[in-house]
Order: sequence, then structure tokens, then C-alpha cells
Amino acid sequence: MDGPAAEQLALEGLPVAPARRRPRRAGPVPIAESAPVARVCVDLPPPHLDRPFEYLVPASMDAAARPGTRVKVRFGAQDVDAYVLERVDEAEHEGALAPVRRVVSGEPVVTPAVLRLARAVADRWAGTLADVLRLAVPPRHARVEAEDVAELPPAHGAGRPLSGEAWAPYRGGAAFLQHLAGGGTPRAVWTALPGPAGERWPDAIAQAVAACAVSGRGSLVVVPDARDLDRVLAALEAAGVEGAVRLAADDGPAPRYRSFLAVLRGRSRVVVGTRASAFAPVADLGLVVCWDDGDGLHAEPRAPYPHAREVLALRAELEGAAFLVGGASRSVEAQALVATGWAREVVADRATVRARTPRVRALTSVELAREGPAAAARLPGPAWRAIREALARGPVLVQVPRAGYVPVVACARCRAAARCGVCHGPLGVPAHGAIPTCAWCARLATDWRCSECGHDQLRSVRVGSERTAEELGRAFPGVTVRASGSRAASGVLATVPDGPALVVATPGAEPVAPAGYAAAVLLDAGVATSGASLRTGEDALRRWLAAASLVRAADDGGQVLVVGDGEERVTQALVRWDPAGFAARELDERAQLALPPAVRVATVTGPREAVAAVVARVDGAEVLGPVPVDGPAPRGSLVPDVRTVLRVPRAHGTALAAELRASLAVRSARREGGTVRVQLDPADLT
DNA sequence: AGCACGCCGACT
DNA sequence: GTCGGCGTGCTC
Repeated sequence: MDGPAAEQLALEGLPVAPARRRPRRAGPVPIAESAPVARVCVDLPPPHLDRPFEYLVPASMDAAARPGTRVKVRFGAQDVDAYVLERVDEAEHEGALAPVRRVVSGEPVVTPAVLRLARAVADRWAGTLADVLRLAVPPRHARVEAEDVAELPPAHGAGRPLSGEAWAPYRGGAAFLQHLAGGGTPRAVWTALPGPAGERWPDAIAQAVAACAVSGRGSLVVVPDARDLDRVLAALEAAGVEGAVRLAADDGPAPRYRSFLAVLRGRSRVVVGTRASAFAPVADLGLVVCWDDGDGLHAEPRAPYPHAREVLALRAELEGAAFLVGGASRSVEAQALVATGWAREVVADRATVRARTPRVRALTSVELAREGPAAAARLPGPAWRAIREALARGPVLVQVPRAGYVPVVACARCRAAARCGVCHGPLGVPAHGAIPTCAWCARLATDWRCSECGHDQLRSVRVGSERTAEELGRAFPGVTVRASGSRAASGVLATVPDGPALVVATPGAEPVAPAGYAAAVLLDAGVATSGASLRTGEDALRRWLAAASLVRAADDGGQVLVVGDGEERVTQALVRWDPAGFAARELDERAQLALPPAVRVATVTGPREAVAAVVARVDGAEVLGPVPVDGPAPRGSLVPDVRTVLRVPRAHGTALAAELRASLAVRSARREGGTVRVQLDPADLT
């Protein structure tokens, strides 16, 4: 059992003093009798350490060192945190095993199901298990852990009779619910109708959760932000689902860990949370839901950059759970789930859509040609008149595509974008009334002159919400103006009263009006649909539909105006209220151009040589680039990073991820320099 | 990641 | 002649 005698090489003549340190313990500590070997995942970042290491479990820790618990182990010369993956009888490791030093807590925070999911996520996104577990398991909070466990609330589902009313308007909606209630695992891509006050979708989700509870299973609902979280929780309560747990990283360490433990200890089997809760240890998981999956908040910004929708899809497969992804719009990725037959679409028919949605009108420069020069105004006459008229009937929502104050300025005469006279960077106005400043070199544009027409006056072209609120206040004297947005003085508003008011909001910050808005005006359509990213059009449509969904139906006088020259197909998709058609066309086009999600793509970003080394070890992928990335060089370097794009058919996605993982492991073992970032299916591919 | 061991420059 | 640079290698 003991190490080979060779280890006891006698070193005669050495002073005896160091030997005095050794005998801390009189003999080897007694080792656990059954399954004495713990296979652990050490919590260290380098990819080449992403494999199990084996330790002996001292008998004293036998009961506590269960699979899923956090332990401390000696790794090399340091003490590191680790998770017990499993307990086994025999070690695979040939050499001697070190003992587990300490069990940090007996709480088995990584359940077998979550471990399997985390491993799959690490593999899929070319990351490490340790990285994924760091996303999946909230930091421990010892005091919270010691708190008394509240007793189990009565099982939900035994409550009130099941309602499926919110699903009635959708083709396949009732079937989806029945399937759920019967213990099935349907998968649906759902395009939500606007409801009264835009609040029907939380009810639909709550009813799906309730149906799943009837089958005795738990549910997990992932939403983009805290506002949506509150809405779903309220709807769950209204639907009679009790004891749902709120799980959001920005609730703070103690509440977060408390909620996590409540789920882990089986106190609740319904979780509503933000992206990291896709890993929540819900027992008997029957349903996973991703609401508004096109929202960028679902994309995890930390390595390995998994997306909540994809994590949930993976999880639905691994745990045999039903899957529901939905939104007012449809992401191209969700469309791909439909196109491959992995999920079925759940949508309302045209007549229902027409009956529920407001009238949408596009005010493009063509439409406005007859208005003459005034058409160039940001708020053209017809829009002004529509707002005036709608204000008599209720609140009017004004959506502006950018937060904050005027980021970009243009020549007041010819409207050419104003550029810095020295470095040609874009000019912006950093604060109200400030002098226009170059966004690249920070020089003040004091004696600016237009390079196109020689004019010397500037005007704002991409106007932020604060400025809009200010302008609208002047255009409609006496009317209350409320601003909602992260940069607005009053922050993000959840709701506004039903009375007449102008509500100026940035995308995602639109408050709900209980009786619906009388009208919505979507400003600067040209700005909203212009951008280099693959998802620019999809994003614009998603934001427009989210705002338009808060407006009353056309029959109740609800009206939406899109102002500006937005991209034709996006504008048309909004006018026709056809997000599914838009997503289908977009996916077709991506297939033709070999763009994701029709193919799988990975980006490798970092210093030129480092990227080249990583890419050189990857076989069988089409290599695009490298190209220098925009923006400033990373700190401590004069050379900008480069980015290489790797492209493979979807079916080779797993293999690509595996090769990248292997390449990164070689890289970290060899200590190739620089910082390299690998992203699979990056959200912001340009 | 840390920390060892292991071969080539400027200093006591 | 040593102290010490950080280039490979390993950690159960």
C-alpha cells in the first residue's frame, strides 16, 4: 500500500533538523473504508488541468466528502479548492495519492445532473469544467449555509384547477400544455402575441410551469433581466404556483446563495432566474424555458461564453425535460431549432395576430417626400400629429435606439458624419452642451469644418434618449414626459400610469402601461438597422416588436410609427408583424452564405502569434483571417489583437470544440504567451 | 495557476 | 567563481 522503497532514498550526512518537521501525525491517517478515493475537479483555470485528480478520503471526512461537495486539496505546492466529482474504490492514478485536506462544506452543491451538464457545456464551448462550475455554482456563503432550513411548502400542482387560457390563441398551444401535464417532453419555439398591456406572456409561461407541476416535475425559467423576472414571479403567483424561487446573480451574494440552497435542498422545484440559473439544481426537471432568447443578456460574458438558450437546450436533452423558447420576436437560432425539426413552432394564426396587434406604419423618407425639407426632421409632421392625437387617448411610447446623449454628430448642412480633423475618428458630444469631441483621440472639435461641403455647423444625428425627452418636452408643451433607461435620471421604469404622457425609453427599458399605450413611435429606424453585426436586423426587429407589443390592438386605436429609413426587410417584417417569416428568410440567407447558425463558427482572438499557434493545431476547419480587431490595442501592447474565424459544418461543431480545447491545453502547458480568447458561436460576430 | 528543477549572463 | 534569469515540467 505504501509508496515504493525507492522513495526512501537515504541521504546520509544530512542534518537531522528538518526531519523534526515531518511527524505531524504518528502514522498515516486512517482512510475511509468504502470508496476511499475521491476524484476531484481542481478549481484552477489552465485547460491542461481540466481532468480529474484523485485523492484519498480520510475516514474522518468519509461522510462529509460526498460527490458534489467542495473540498481543499494539496495540489503541487499549494492548497486549492476542488469539487468531489465521485467516490470510487480504486484509483486510476499509478502513483501515491495525497489525502483530501479538508471538506469545506458538506453541502453537495454540484448535483450529478448539473455535473453532467457542466461537462457538456465545457465540451461544447471549448472551455474547462472549472470555468463552467464557476458559472453554475454561486460563491459559498457560510452564514447562509448555517441558517435553518425552512420546511417544505405544500407540493404545487395540487392547487387550483389548471388554466391553459393564455395558450388558447396559439396553434399547438393546448397540445403543448397537455403534453407537459402528462409528463411528456415537447419542445416548442413560441412567438408570443401582444396581450393586454403586453403582459400575456408571463401568464403563458406560468401556465406552462403549472402544467408541468401537474406531472410532478419542476421547471426552470430563464429571463434576460430582473424586470422580466418579477413579471414571471407575479404571474406564477397569480397562476397558483407556490414557492417559486428567484435566482439572480445581482441579488447579492447572500440572497443568491440562499435561493440556490433552497433549490438544491428541494425546497422548491420552480426557479425563475437570469442566465446563470440555467444551471440551477432543480430536482425532477420537467421543463426549461428561455424567454426572449434574442436578448444579448442571455449570452454569458465569462469564459467559456455559453448562451442560456443553448445551455437549456442541452439540458433538456440530458435530463429529458421539455423545452420552450419564446419571445415577441424570433431569433435565427430558435428558427434553426424549428428548421432542423428539433422543436416545433407554436404560433398564432394570421387572423389572431391581426386582431391583437396595433396598426404599424412606416414613415420613411419616401413616404415623407411630399412633406418637403421638413421631412428631414427627426420628428416629422405625421409623427408629430399622430402623437398629438394619441395623447388624447393615453400614454405614448417613444423608443430611441441608443442610450445616453448624442453619441455622434454630423454636418448641419449636408449631414455627412462629422469626423475629427486630426485623426478622422467620429465626433461625439460627451455631455449636454459640451463641445464635440473625437471618440478616438479625444481632441475637442473647436474649429471644425465639414470636409464634404465646408460648412462649419454641427448637428446631432444619433440622438440619445435624454436629448429626445428634452426635445419632445418642447414639442409638446404641458405634456408629462417620462424617461426610462439605464442612463435616465429616473432609471428603468417598470410601469407607467395610463394617463396621457410621453414615455421615452431605450430598447429593453420600455415600461408597461396597464391599459396599453395608445401609440408607439420608433425613432431613427436607420440607426436601429444599421450596423456591421450579423444580428443587427434581427435585433432591431426584436426591439421594435417588444415596444410595439406594449401598444393596444388596432381595434382599440393602437398605432405604431417607425420613423426613418430602416432596412426594408426589417421594416416590412414589423409592418406585417411577421417575426417568424423574417427569421426563416434570415436563416435561409445564412445557409446560403455559410454563416451561423447554419454553420458553426469559432473565433480565436489575441496576439497574432498566439492566435496562429492555437489555430495551427486545429484540423479540418475553414480558416478565415486573421484580421486586426477594431478598437485600441490591449494594455501594454502597441499592436492590436487579431481575430481568426474558424468555420465548420454544424455536424462538425463538437469536433471543432474538442480540437480547440486540445489546442488550448497544449498552449497552457507550453505557456505560449499572451491572452487568447476562444468563442464558439459568438453572439456579436461582425 | 504556482512552483520546482535546470542551464547561461553580470556581480560580490 | 556564485546569484539569478525564466524556459520546460508537474501537480493525484
